Amino acid sequence: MIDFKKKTAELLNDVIEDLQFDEIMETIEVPKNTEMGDYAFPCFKLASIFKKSPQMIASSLVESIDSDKNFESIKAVGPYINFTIEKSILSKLIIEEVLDEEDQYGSSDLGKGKNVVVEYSSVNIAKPFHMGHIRSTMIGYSLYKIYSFLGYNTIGINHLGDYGTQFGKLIVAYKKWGDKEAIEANPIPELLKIYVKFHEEAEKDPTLDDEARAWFTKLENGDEEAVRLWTLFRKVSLKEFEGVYDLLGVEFDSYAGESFYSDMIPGLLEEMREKGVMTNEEGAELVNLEPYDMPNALITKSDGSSLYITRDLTAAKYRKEEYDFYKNIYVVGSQQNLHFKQWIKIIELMGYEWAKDCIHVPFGMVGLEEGSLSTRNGRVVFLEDVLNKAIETTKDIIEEKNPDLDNKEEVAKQVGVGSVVFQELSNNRIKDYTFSWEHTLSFEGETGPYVQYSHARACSVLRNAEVTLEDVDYSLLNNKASFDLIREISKFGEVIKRAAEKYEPSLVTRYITHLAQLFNRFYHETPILVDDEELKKARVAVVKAYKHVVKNGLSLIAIEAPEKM
RNA sequence: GGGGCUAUAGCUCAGCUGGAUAGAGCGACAGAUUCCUAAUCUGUAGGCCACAGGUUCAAAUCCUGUUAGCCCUACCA
Repeated sequence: MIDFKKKTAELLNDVIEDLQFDEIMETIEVPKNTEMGDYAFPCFKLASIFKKSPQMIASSLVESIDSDKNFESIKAVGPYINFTIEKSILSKLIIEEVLDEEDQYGSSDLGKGKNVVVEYSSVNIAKPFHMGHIRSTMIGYSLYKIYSFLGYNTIGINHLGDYGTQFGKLIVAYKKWGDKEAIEANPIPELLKIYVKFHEEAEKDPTLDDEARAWFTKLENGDEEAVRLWTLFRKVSLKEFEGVYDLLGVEFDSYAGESFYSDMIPGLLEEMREKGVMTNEEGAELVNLEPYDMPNALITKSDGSSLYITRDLTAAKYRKEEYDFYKNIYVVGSQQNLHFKQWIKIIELMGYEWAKDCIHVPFGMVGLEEGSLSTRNGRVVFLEDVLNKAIETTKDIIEEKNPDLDNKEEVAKQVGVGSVVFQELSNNRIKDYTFSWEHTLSFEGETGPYVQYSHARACSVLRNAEVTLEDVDYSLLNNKASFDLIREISKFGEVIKRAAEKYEPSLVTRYITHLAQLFNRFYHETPILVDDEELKKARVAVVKAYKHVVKNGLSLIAIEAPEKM
């Protein structure tokens, strides 16, 4: 594939003596409006060197640039020099590349031989899977897919919240008010019920909190009863979560949660004491982070038990040893920014250079119109309910618009779940958002179904096409709609790399949304299955290329692409 | 008190390392279906880019301050 930007820079380099090639490459930009061309060179910087107006520089430079077969036109427009690539050359290159690579188009071997750990979802056991949990789950899983597509060996970890004082609370609550049969029949709601009751009672009787802490300490020390109950809670919870993960199509390579690192904590503490990074204060141990403008980090409580941060430190060290990661990514809410800054600094203080490879990828909060999501106050929207409702709504629409469709159930699931996931991955992850049923169940405009529908339409055209794509004459593609689409297709690979660099799946979501808009425009104003065989071939080739790209894009944000809907 | 994030159209949001008239979708209004799926497309209206300074040939974008909202700030996670 020809690098047209480089070609542009070479042409400019021949006529500009005062700038280095690299400087020219950096200055070249892509015009906002595609009608202006494919690349533009602003002449402002040269103005101070030549002591002439940028407009004059642009027009005089253009005259001395040699014409080149790759460019349709090179024009001075005000202070810019605009380069427009020869359309038939670009069309042929792009489309043939897509048709050749198909589901690998846009992929890369950038990450060959490098391991990337991605921690995502990380739900708390014994608590319901609510709407807020979709964020880490989908952002993380999408990053997992994006990094894999770029050739990295990726390891997805569900760092289950299966340890800590909350389990002491649950044990106390269970022993006081629990009902084994009810919990086995209906685990999460029952566990939640007694957990909520615990908090109500603890308000009146604070000694319950002490009791809970004591039970967690017993759990950490391997007390038989504590371990038996904890195992039960974990088992029944996991079983229920699996249903949601199945629905979302999300997978993990490891379910090593917080408890997994329990045995390794003493070793870590010993190491920290030896390295002298901790100080002892009234029985509790902490790391002084004041020199780094952070609050001190408490590592062990005065009763000797561990905290969240202790387990994250242990897990990071374990992952380095086990996976020798190139990057160790944590998809966790922005409330924990300080927590991550603290422990990554501690890793650094312990002398591990790989501290810099530990990356916290934060995201904003999900709220409800009535206020913030709160399990204890009953302000909860269960994720499974949202998914099921979206599937139901999709079924209704199918019955209305396409009642003869085969496997309606499967398609309804793909489209319904896809719409929820798509919405989740649409905005910059750092933004907070308010959940709304109306917004989630709307399937028009910039939505998952919109993009999926464009894919289904492309598939439909291809089914009816009856052509073989040999010796396609790409110069026949001369309308703006087709060229805008082809040009956008060519950007796919860069978008994925950028999404990986920025840890931002929404870049992929927005890209395919825009691509679908361009396809729909093209589809509408360009008859594809025309009598002229040559013209038909060229246009079908565009449709086929689009189909592959949009499908690859959807796959990277973990959304299915049904062929009919 | 200290720190972090956010602020762009009535609503939900894009706007890349500063560059050519600030873009989408929803909602509103006006249109398009003898033709490949109307979950679609076309058009119109709608903006002191929170506010005030600064840097620059050039600022929604960078810097400083102010305001508002959310989050964090040692024995929860």
